[in-house]
Amino acid sequence: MLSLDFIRKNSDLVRRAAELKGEPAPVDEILRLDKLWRGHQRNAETIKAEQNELSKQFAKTRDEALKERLRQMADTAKSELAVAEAVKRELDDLLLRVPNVFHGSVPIGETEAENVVVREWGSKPDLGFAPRTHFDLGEALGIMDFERAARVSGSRFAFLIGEGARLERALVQFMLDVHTLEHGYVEVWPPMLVNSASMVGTANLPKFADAAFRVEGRDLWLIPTAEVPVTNLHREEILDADRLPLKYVAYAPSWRTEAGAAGKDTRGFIRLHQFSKVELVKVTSAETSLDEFEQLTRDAEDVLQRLGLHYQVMAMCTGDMGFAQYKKYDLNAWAPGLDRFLEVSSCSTFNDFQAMRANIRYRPGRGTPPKFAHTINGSGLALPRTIDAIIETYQRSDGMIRVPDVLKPYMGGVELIGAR
RNA sequence: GGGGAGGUGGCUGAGUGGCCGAAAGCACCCGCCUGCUAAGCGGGUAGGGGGUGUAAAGCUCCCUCGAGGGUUCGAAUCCCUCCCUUCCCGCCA
Repeated sequence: MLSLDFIRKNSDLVRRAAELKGEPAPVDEILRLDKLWRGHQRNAETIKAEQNELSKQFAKTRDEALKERLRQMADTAKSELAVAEAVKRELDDLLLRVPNVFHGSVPIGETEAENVVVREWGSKPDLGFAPRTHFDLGEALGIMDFERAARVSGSRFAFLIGEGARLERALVQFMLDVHTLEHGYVEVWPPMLVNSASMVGTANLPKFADAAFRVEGRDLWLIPTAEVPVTNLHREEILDADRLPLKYVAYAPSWRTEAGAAGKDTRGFIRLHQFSKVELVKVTSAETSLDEFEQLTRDAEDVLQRLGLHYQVMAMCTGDMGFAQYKKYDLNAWAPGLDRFLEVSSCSTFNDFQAMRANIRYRPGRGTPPKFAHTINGSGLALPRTIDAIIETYQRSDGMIRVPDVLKPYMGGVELIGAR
């Protein structure tokens, strides 16, 4: 969230940022409630101060008339405070609904058409034959099964079977190894159900309740991404500055309702209610967050390069970047069979927007007051679409799939999927 | 699931109605002292918010001892509810 103080001092900036993001921002209502709250707060405090003073007197004098007066003061203070608190609750709720501002380098635009490709790696492979889609190949090879998944669970679920399941496990292992052994991230195995406070911390609540699955009768949500538990790992903490940046990598399934995605990507292993993801999360100081964000993006790209997948890095424009993000890149991998790019990673930096919600702070130096940390995350990478890109890029004209070199050590001797 | 114990500052931990936002120790910071190190001596160090400062500093007030409610002129301290931790028993991958 943005601090009340920041909104007071930069109301025009906040209004303008929200407009460019295409998000509503109740700035005027916030400023109105702020005045109201402070008025009542002040009244309550003034009475309280006097009451505290007189109460000390009473302890000595035991004067009955004073006692009666104190009783009345306590009542007045209490009711005044109750009003202040009610207004403050309303105010806090609105604050959670104000979108983040964005960095000066973010392209201004309304739709994805105005996103900007900042770099590309590799090129579209020429397979020498008409490439088939991953679902066509996957079903033919018996490594993907959507029909049975629909019977077992419903639409937007999938089975991976045999070498398909093995490929997924190999990718997870490979990615975790790259990030822990070579990029310096600490591996985390997080809870996959989280409470509402954590969902608020990462800004998945209150605005995006529809996007997540909730456990009936409990204050628990299936994580829409490992970002939620891992970013909240240090909620309500004050961290030592010399421990920063914290770098975590977590493998976890992600669950999403895909509300509002009706009709989109209904075919194939692309948009599912459950999918695996290896997630990168950093907690940094304010000074280093932009550099750390760029590096995290490079760390995710490294995985694509090692897999030999053609991809582009897309800077999201204001209208497409989202409520909480301060700056965001998507990594899109080329899928020859689908003849389009697939979003396999989304890397974002949030400034202190999430840290304020989750109350994650650090102390810049001895004896200095704590500051809110900056949080960053990105997929490194999301599994299904990476699998799609691999299958479609490494397919042979006979319908079998070569295993990328870097995955061979993880595939238990399988070098060609479908050969067995 | 049943029963016991407990949740206090960066950490350990004392505190059962006002003298307590809180003893003591550890850690850390500043200064003194010793030719260096260690030791020693003195001082400092919770968070949030309101008001006043252009801002920082400062000053001042309010709130916070797991969370919420209650009793009381006054609550870390008494009462109720909830959450969490831990131990014993039961169950279980």
